[in-house]
Amino acid sequence: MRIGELSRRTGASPRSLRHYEDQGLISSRRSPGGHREYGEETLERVDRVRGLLGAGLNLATIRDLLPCLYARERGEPAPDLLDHLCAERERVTRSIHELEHMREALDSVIHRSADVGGTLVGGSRVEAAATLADK
Amino acid sequence: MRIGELSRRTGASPRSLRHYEDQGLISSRRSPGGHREYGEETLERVDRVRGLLGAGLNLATIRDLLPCLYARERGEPAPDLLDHLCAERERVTRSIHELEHMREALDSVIHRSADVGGTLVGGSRVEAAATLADK
DNA sequence: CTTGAATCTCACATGGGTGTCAGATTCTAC
DNA sequence: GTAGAATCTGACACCCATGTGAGATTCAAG
Repeated sequence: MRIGELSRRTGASPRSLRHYEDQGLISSRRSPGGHREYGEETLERVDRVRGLLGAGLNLATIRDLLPCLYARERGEPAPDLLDHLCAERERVTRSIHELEHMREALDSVIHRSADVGGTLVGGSRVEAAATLADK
Repeated sequence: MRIGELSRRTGASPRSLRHYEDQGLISSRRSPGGHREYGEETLERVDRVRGLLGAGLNLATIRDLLPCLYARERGEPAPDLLDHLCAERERVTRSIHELEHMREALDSVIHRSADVGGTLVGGSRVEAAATLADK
C-alpha cells in the first residue's frame, strides 16, 4: 500500500509517516518511480507508534524500544542497552500508575454525574456507562 | 515556601512553575513584595502535574482533569464536562494499555538479558531484578 | 498521449513545554 | 544601610512533532 492509504487507515498524516521513516521507526520499499510502498504489517506498527507517542514517549525512545515488541524471540538487545531499558521501564511504570490514578478519579466523577443525571440522560451519556465497562 | 524551594523539591524549574501558574494549574499567594508563596500541598500537586505531563497529557487537559483528583467530594463537574471526561478517560485507558504492553515486552527482554549475564552482573544489573518486583 | 490525482523532496511555519538572558525589585543577613 | 542571593517580568530561542506550501515527478485511467 502507498502512503495515502496508510495515512487513511492509521490516522497519521503522510507528513508524519515520512517523519517516522526518517527517524527509523518504519520502513518502506520504493516503487520504480520512488513512491513509498508499505506492507500490511506497517499498519499495526504505526498504530503502536502513535499509541506510544500519545502515552508520552518520544520518537527516539520508541525507536529504541520497538524492537523489544517485535521479534521478542530473536536476538538479545545489546547488553549496554539493559540499563536504558530498565530506566525506560521505570518511566513506563510511573506513567501507568499516574494514569490509573487519574482514571480512578475520572470514574468517580463520571459515576456521580451519571447517577445524578441518570434519569434524563441523552445519547452521549449512555456511552459513559459503556466506557466504564472496559475496566 | 518560595519558588526556589518548590523547584528544588519537585524538580520543576522555576520557569515551568511560573508557566503552570499562568496556565491555571497551581496557585500562589504573594508576599508584600510580589514574591510567590506556596503551601506544602503544592508539592504533591506539582508532582502530579509532572507525572501526567510525562504520561502524555498536555497542560490544558491536566488543568481540566486535576479538579477530579482533588476535592473528589464537593461539587459535580459542570454537566457539559461529562463527555469530555469520558473521552479523556478513554484516552487514558488506551495509554495505560499501550504502556502495559510495552512494559511486558521490556520485562521479557530484561529477563532474558539478566538470565544470560546473571553471573557477572554489576551494581546496576541488580536493580533490574528489584525493578521487576514492582509489577 | 494526456490529464488529474497522488506522491516526491525541500523549506518554512506553528504549537507546546522549557531554557535562557536582561534589567529591575525584593529578601536576608551582616 | 549595604551586599549578595533570590525572585520578578518580559522577551527571545530551542526542541520536537506536525502542518503547509511550492514545484517537480509518477501513477492510473481514459
